[in-house]
Amino acid sequence: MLTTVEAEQMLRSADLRVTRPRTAVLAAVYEHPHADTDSIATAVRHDLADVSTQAIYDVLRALTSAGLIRQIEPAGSVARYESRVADNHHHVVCRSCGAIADVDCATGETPCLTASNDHGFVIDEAEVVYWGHCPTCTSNLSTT
Amino acid sequence: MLTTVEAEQMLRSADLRVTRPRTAVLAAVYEHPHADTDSIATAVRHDLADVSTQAIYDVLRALTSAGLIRQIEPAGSVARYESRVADNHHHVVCRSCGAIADVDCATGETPCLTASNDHGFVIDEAEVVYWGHCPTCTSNLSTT
DNA sequence: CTCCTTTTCTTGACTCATTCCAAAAAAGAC
DNA sequence: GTCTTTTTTGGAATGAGTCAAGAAAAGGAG
Repeated sequence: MLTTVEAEQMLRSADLRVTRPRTAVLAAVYEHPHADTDSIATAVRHDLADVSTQAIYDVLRALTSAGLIRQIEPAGSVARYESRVADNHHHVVCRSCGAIADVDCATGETPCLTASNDHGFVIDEAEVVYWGHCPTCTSNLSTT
Repeated sequence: MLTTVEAEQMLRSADLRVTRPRTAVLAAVYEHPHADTDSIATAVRHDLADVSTQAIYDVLRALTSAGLIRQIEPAGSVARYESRVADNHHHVVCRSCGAIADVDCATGETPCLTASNDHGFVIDEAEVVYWGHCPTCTSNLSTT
């Protein structure tokens, strides 16, 4: 949870104007981790009716580029947003239902940032996605 | 490169019917690693005019589910295909131009397949994407 | 080689996340 | 309170990818 006051402080410290759509979107992302744009829009409109879809998109982009939230985009999924930004963590994605869970980095702070051959690329981030099946889908598969 | 005969053998051994669109698509993926659907369509039509876009999509999906090619989908990019399927390798993606290069797995065969806390998920693959800037974009940035 | 069944390819319409644009509204500064 | 800048709105557009039905071609049996 995130209070309105906290959300406003975060926006101000990121040099973003404080608007109701922004505080609402920020709070929604904190309450619904890994939610897609549509779910966020629904959650936002629960508190604050009449927010345009475009505003949601704009705000999500503004918050993302300000570093207040993070966008993730597993293959085959639409864009999703989460509030954990400071730490270096990864995700497990269920191949069957698309559920996403957080996974803390096993080997420390910035771990896998070492490619065997970087082809001259200057690498600044290593993103890890674990693919598998969530507990629910695993049991559904075995009982079928 | 991949000869027509080799492509046909691969299709047969995967229990797929041999058709000209399929051999052409398979060859195109071998010739253009990390190409998107549109580039593959262009390449295919270079050899074999009049292949519908739909056929390209269908064939790519058939080849992917047969395990002959692999689909990758870095965030912000459309689906791309590559021919390296047997080995466990990863990718570096340029944040600026979207270029993709292969990176062999640093720590062996199936390395990072160990999440610190799997939340009960049954994990079968760990996908790693390194983000950074390719040599060309790095030098462009520094000279600007 | 010819016929039949099954799979694949074509054509065209359609979905849906996301983006673009110009005008109206709200924030923050003075 | 007024002004300037930034946001939000509303509507239309883009574009990758999908769906559906009929036509065509591949593989196998006789």
